[in-house]
Amino acid sequence: MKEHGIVLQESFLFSGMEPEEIERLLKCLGAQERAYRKESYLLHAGDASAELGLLLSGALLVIQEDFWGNRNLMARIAPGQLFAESFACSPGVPLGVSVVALEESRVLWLDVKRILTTCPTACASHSAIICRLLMALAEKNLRFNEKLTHMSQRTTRDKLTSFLSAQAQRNGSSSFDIPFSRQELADYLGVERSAMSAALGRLRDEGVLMFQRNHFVLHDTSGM
Amino acid sequence: MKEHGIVLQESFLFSGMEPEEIERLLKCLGAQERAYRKESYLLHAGDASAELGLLLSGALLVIQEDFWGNRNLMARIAPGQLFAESFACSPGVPLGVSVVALEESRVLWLDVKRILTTCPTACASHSAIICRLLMALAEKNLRFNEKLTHMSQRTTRDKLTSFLSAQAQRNGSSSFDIPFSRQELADYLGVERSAMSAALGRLRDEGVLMFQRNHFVLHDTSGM
DNA sequence: GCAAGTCTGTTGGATTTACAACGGGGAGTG
DNA sequence: CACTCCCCGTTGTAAATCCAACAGACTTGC
Repeated sequence: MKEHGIVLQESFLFSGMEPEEIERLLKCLGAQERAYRKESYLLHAGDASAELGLLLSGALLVIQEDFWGNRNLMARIAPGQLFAESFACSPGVPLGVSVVALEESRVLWLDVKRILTTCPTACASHSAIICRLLMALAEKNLRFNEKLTHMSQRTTRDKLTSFLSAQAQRNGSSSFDIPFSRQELADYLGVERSAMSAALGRLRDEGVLMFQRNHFVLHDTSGM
Repeated sequence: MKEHGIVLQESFLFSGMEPEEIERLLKCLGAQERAYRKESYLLHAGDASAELGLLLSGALLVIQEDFWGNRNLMARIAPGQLFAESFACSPGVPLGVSVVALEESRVLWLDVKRILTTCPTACASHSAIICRLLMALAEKNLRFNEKLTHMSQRTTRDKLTSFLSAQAQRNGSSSFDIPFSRQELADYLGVERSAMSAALGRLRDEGVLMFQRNHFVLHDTSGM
């Protein structure tokens, strides 16, 4: 319980806090540090966990196994990131995913109940943690919601226009850069790269938009 | 500020609280009640709102408009339900959706900052609200995550097995009922109803599962 | 019993996508 | 310049999806 200072200071949950403050908070929250060997399971699907994890070192995989045993990679966790937070904050809901150590890893476990039952007056930064946790959940929510919006579109073409439209709104301009390569964008939208490229070409030919590599310009076609 | 007692008592955020307790909390939180005419906008996309809404009466639509003006229905809000909570809890993020009154409606607005900065000792139920808000976000997160898992599958067949597998795990049995009609399930998975029906028939013919209307039985094919 | 309506499974043709493979254009290297 | 590597666009074929239409099973109301 000594050397995780840098990771925690850079993590979203504790960012901007002094090391002593963090140390005091961890005691107040009853945080537990545990080490895991490579390949070992941290959480099994079906368990009920009221603790959320913060990875201190190593790397984790969040995976999902269906009824027939097919594995599905959900996320890769890097140091400083949270995992299993949605399940920990939903009392009684059993885990729908498993978490495995990709390398030898150290994890800080935080009990959600102890986070939420504030030591009334003592901790000023305790309520900051609650606020951060809320923000983390809300932002994840927004990201999921946005992705769902695009993926709900039936055709590749509509998924593209939905995504590009959102990017334009985010940048406040019809001219903008996207943060994905073609392959990454295809994976994000759940379509095939070459088919997506073809759909992009068709949109360009029809005058709906222009693009060069990662720079896009949307054309207003409302008055036409 | 008198007659919303029943709606609030049955809402997730305030459930199980006494009317007097709720009344006191609303004052403590600086809750504002406002009325809206049919068709009027409660929130516009692009605004930055730090308040979340709780519908007291009427009905609302959460919609999304893309760059070319195409409307997309995101959700329909019934009395007692929250809306715009993810945006309110993500400071600085502008709204990606608009909210319109489908009927004449009354809304209770709650400032997230005042929810999070607990009046230190006074309110015991104040921290209960924080806890509920966290749970609401976490559960929505789980629902989104589950839907994304299914929708990320490329083919209709894989979307179906992903969904049915999750239902079986939830019920703890390979024999279970689903809460959707065929059309609703198709909409949920983002596919076409008849194509989905055909895929279901094929899965049955191949011995992967059995079904009658809304009752399904999955077959273990691992040892075959 | 009969009629109307709803839900579901099935089928055929038009459309779209997935998949594999290829070629061109940059960036970087020697 | 030659060479390699990586990213992107294009193309052709096989496969899957969408769409419309229809038929059977079931429910509901008269």
